[in-house]
Amino acid sequence: MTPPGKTRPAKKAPRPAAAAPPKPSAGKPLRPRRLPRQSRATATVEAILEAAACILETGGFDAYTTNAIAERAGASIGSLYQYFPNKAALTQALIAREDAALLRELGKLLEYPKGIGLLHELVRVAVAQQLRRPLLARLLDAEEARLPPSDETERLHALLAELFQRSLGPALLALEPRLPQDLFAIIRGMVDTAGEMGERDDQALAVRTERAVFGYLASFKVPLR
Amino acid sequence: MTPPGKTRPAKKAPRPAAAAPPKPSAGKPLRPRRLPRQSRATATVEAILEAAACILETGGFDAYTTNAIAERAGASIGSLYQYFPNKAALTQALIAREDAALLRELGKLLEYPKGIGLLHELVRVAVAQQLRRPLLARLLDAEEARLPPSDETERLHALLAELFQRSLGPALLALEPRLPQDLFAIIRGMVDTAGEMGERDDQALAVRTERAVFGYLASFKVPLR
DNA sequence: CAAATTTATGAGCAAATACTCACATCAACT
DNA sequence: AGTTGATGTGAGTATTTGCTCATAAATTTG
Repeated sequence: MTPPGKTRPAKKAPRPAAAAPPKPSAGKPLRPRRLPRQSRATATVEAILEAAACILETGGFDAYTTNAIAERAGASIGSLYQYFPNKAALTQALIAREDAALLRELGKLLEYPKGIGLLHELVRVAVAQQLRRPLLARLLDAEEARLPPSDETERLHALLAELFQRSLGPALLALEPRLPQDLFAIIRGMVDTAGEMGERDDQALAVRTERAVFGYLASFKVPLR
Repeated sequence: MTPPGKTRPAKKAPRPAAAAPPKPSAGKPLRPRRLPRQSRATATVEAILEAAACILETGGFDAYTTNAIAERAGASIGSLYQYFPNKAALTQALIAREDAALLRELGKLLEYPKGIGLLHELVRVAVAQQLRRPLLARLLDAEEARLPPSDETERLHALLAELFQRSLGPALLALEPRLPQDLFAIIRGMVDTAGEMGERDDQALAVRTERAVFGYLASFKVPLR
């Protein structure tokens, strides 16, 4: 996911529809894509998303083609395009899916009491999330940075800001406004790198990540509450 | 660049040559690609590499096509394929180019006296390098993680290990073998994220990155020399 | 049951892509 | 000047890619 803050513009327009003789019946200029209403439809959508994630993390962007995704999902290419208007939308849905998972986990922390203990929990959640599929997380992060922010992304930023506020209090944040960004960066850097190196021990990694996070905080010589 | 440590396997075979009638003269099964010998040739190669970097960082992997790269470089597609046997080789050359630049800068630090001052310099060099083209750095990092390690990469790892050894001494490293990896991860995470957020002030970022690095070190409660 | 709606299929199309090759141009040398 | 090899060119080729659409199957509804 993207760090809390602003984002960047999009890049490329989708390919225009192929030149074809006008249809006799259709009045709608652009058919709205279908939303899954039956259970098998949502199953198809999930299979497609999972296949996309799988292909991306094992084969990179080169292997990330719509036909390959549909095949891996055990669905037809037509089914894919019934739920995603184009390839970019699929990628965005993938990002939204990962964001939503993190959002869910972080949301639980809102019931946690304020204070520094909250930050410990925050680290653990972030580590666990990013370590689940490290390669996928990295690729999606890079892609997310070049896309307009989705609803999920925005909500995530807001939640993170709130949680940092509750963990650190306003004093520290006034002292260093970029503190959330930096803590986030430290966590992401540590976990991405660990994942890249094949590390799989959440516990050990979480301990070291906390060291880094709290070491950075301690450098401000401000008492944590 | 990749963090110091092991790497991952490659992925895809290049497309086989098009089915064609056997050439009358050629005895060599695969023509070796040309090395630039005249100055204009090296200029072409550099233009192609720069164009590739430019396209990758502004358009992502979608826009990263050989034809587009050649056009942006002001060269013909034929010229591109005279110096790079295929697209993957171009990407590897791009990575090697960035690694070489970092290698050059870090190499200078070998003349620096041992001790903690060296780590300060190391941070500054790494920050400057990664902040020069943050988006490009991130994309290449991600790609490098999925490629077999090049010579440049290996030399870079060796040099980094040596510099960390000189900065920290053996005691700390024995205490936490993953220290180099972690420090590297913190630096990369901070700088990548800052670049993603549009931060451009090397100085301020270097200060915060040092806080993070030395904060992590301080958490070990071992006196630094 | 039938009618209506949702879901799934996959051959196939236009465009794009990686890459080749026969040829033109340039530079260095005698 | 002429020879030689390095360099540059870009139309063209086989393949791939994103995506459509006519049609069929499954499910829900009346």
